[in-house]
Amino acid sequence: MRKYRKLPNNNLPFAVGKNDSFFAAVYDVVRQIPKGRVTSYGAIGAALGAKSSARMVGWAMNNAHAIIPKVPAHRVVNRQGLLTGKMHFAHPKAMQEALERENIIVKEDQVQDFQQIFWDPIVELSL
DNA sequence: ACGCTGACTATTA
DNA sequence: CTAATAGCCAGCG
Repeated sequence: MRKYRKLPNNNLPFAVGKNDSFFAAVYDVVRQIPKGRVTSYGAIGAALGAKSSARMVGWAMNNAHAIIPKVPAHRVVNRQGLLTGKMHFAHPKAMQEALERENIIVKEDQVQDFQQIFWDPIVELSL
């Protein structure tokens, strides 16, 4: 964690390799999520070529608060559209409120019309 | 080096 | 619906 507390190259393009650029790549994708849209950890992992490493994506989000350009982590939910990471925000309600400010309806931690607003980085970024 | 943990996901019961 | 299992892999004590 501390190792990545301050990424030397958080605006690095897609350089998923040996160094910590995996995180940078994750943040890069997340920052490209349009307002009013959401994506999943697995989708991001898949876009980075590590589709089985959704946990790493979630782990990367844990560091997101320390990243320079703000990372809209609230637009990243799990595969079912559930706000599983809301407790990691300043306040448990912060995530839902942030989403609702973007016209995303959230009910009982579940993003409504999830399929419609789902933003697939593989498709949208033509990966 | 080892075992545990986790903002995940898929499958099975 | 819940629970258990099994992959997953970087960090940490």
